[in-house]
Amino acid sequence: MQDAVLAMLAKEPSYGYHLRARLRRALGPLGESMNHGQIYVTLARLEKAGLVVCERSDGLPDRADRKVYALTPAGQRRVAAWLAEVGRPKPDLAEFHLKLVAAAAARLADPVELVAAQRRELLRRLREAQRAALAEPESSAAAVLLEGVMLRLQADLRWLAACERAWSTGGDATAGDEDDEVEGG
Amino acid sequence: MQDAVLAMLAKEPSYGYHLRARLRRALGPLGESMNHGQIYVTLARLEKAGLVVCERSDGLPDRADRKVYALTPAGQRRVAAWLAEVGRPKPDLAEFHLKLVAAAAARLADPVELVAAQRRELLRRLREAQRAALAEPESSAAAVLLEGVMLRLQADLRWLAACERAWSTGGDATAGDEDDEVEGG
DNA sequence: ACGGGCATGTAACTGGTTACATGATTCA
DNA sequence: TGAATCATGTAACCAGTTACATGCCCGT
Repeated sequence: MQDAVLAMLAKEPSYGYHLRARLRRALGPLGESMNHGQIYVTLARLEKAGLVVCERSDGLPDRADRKVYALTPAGQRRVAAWLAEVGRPKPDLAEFHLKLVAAAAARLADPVELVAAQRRELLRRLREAQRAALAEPESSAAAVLLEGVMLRLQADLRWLAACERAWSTGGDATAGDEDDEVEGG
Repeated sequence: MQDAVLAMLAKEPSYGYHLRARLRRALGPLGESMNHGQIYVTLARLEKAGLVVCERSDGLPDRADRKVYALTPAGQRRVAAWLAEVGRPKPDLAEFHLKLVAAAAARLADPVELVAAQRRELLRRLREAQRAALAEPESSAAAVLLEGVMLRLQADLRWLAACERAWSTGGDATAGDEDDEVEGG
């Protein structure tokens, strides 16, 4: 979030509402969930950290009380560093995976049923993304992002098939979760 | 995290160190990054929330000072709810996508170069995951998880190709990020 | 007069991260 | 004796979320 705001400010000094709007547009339908207050919290924290400064609506006193922020040299350095670093996407698979492990271990739920429910959800989302992609202009930023979302969903669906294979055959995949080594202390 | 710990406890009452070990094993190589103190923070918070209770190492007074936790009825309900709900994986693509948008808008970096760097990283990770998968027992939980990681990485690589197509041709994808509508206020 | 979009914030909460800090057991 | 592993925690911090709260301007 903070990096994203800083990067938006790298284009030009701007104010909170505008930054939020730009972010939302850049994210397309995925930006819906953004909270409106967040941007101001973020800007305040960035200012406290010395990465941005606020220069009150200079040059345009007619449309008052919009606080224009600009990057400090430190902020510019931070943006450059952010762009240079290659991000490590943390796998969200882990959550569903842990559900399977836990459900199998505690015999609380049928893994196959969990997989089926997850598949229904992924398919639902896939349709949703496809529909959303049609509403976006061809090869706009948002459309490209949605294509990524769809590719991921398809990958997850393939993974679900692998999960089903591994978990339906008598719980093969529980091997390695057992306490053989730890129990004794 | 909290849900994962609760779900582990659904199998049987246990203590922090053991829970942490089980989680790490369930996650395989992805569990490396888990902080050691985290589990205790989590357990304390769960206890404060009334989802678990601590029963001091009953039955085994020889091996002392291990605090055994068990689910409360409320905790059991929470686990059931967690298993029943279908999780919404938030797309991590957004971060890289925002980098592209910002880099193009501010002309700070070449989008094509960003894509190339990201591709190198994804390929590196893919090799890493393949190597790690070989070290895991066939169709163990960790191996299945790693397969999911690999499928995602491959999907992301395909997405990068789409990004390249969209961003290399004179910045087609910047359409929709411009301020046509907002500027006037 | 009122509703909706523009524009800004704050307080409280939640949850993960980091770093610090301790002590018992076991084996060489 | 000293190192490794087992085992537990705490304080401080950081960042995102929620809900609350305000006020201007514009068109009907």
